[in-house]
Amino acid sequence: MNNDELLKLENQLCFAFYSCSREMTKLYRPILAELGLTYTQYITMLALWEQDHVSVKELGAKLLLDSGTLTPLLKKLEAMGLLTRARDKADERHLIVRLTEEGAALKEKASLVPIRLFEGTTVDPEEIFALRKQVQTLMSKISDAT
Amino acid sequence: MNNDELLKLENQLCFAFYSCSREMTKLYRPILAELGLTYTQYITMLALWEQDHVSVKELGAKLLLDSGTLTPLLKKLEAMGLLTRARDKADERHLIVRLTEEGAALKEKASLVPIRLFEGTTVDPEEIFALRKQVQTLMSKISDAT
DNA sequence: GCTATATAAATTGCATACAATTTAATCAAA
DNA sequence: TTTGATTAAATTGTATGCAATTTATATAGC
Repeated sequence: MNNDELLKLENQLCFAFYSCSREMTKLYRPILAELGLTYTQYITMLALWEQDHVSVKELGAKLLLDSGTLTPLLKKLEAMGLLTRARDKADERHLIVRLTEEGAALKEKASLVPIRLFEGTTVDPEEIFALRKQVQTLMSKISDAT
Repeated sequence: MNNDELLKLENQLCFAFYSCSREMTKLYRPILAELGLTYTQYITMLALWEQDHVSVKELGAKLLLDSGTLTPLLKKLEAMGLLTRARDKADERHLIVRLTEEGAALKEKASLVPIRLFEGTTVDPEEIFALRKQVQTLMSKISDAT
């Protein structure tokens, strides 16, 4: 590939991911709005529904986000009544996040989100599964390097 | 797939894209820093190296960004001396972006970026090509819906 | 020509991302 | 055990994204 080809926007894998990620977020937006959540708030809740009672550090490791992003996000979710934030008695450096009853209950409603997401599109479930696997493989190769 | 499986973070295609996109941006960061560019500034320059002398509207269509994001970004690149912004004489509503000599010249240096990106990783060029195609296919299916 | 409509940027406000620094708490080594 | 290093969150500052509104310009009907 020559220089011009190499630098074309449409030949950049990163741009494909970057733009696809944002388009998918747009697909989520109206659906998540019914739950009163933004996309980042949603994946944070997904992580907590999977494992409750975790520190900001652990949550950050799952979501690949640091305290700079998580602290204000968690404060917002706390203000919304979906979770509580409290220091770990055993080690006051850790802040433990716990779902409230309301936060745990929201999972019920949320279970419809993945089903509704690709309604109205021609996206094939098999395609989603295969693609996700490949992206995750790439991710791990990239993470190894950084 | 049951409810629990359906809502697991690792089963979300969106999260795979979202996290992979951000990890790739982290790969770019040190390389682009040598050019004095952020990732968004870089893809904007890619678009301009491909086609100079475009309106904010046209640029936004390529990058899938609106004036809310582009206006401050372009002002920054203008301040850096890489481009100029001027109203179209024929239609003052349009603001035309043009590369400066310096901006055009930066393409030379930038041509090394895609080559250096996956150095130090085990990512296969064939893999990149195939994956990009699939992501772009998905993108178009999603765009059709929105 | 005059006005209603449409269009393009810019602006405003809110929600991320993330590097770098600060603060508070814990651990470790002499 | 005392102090230097380490760790976890929070904070600060900068750069996006994007919805909604505003401003300026152009166009379409009449």
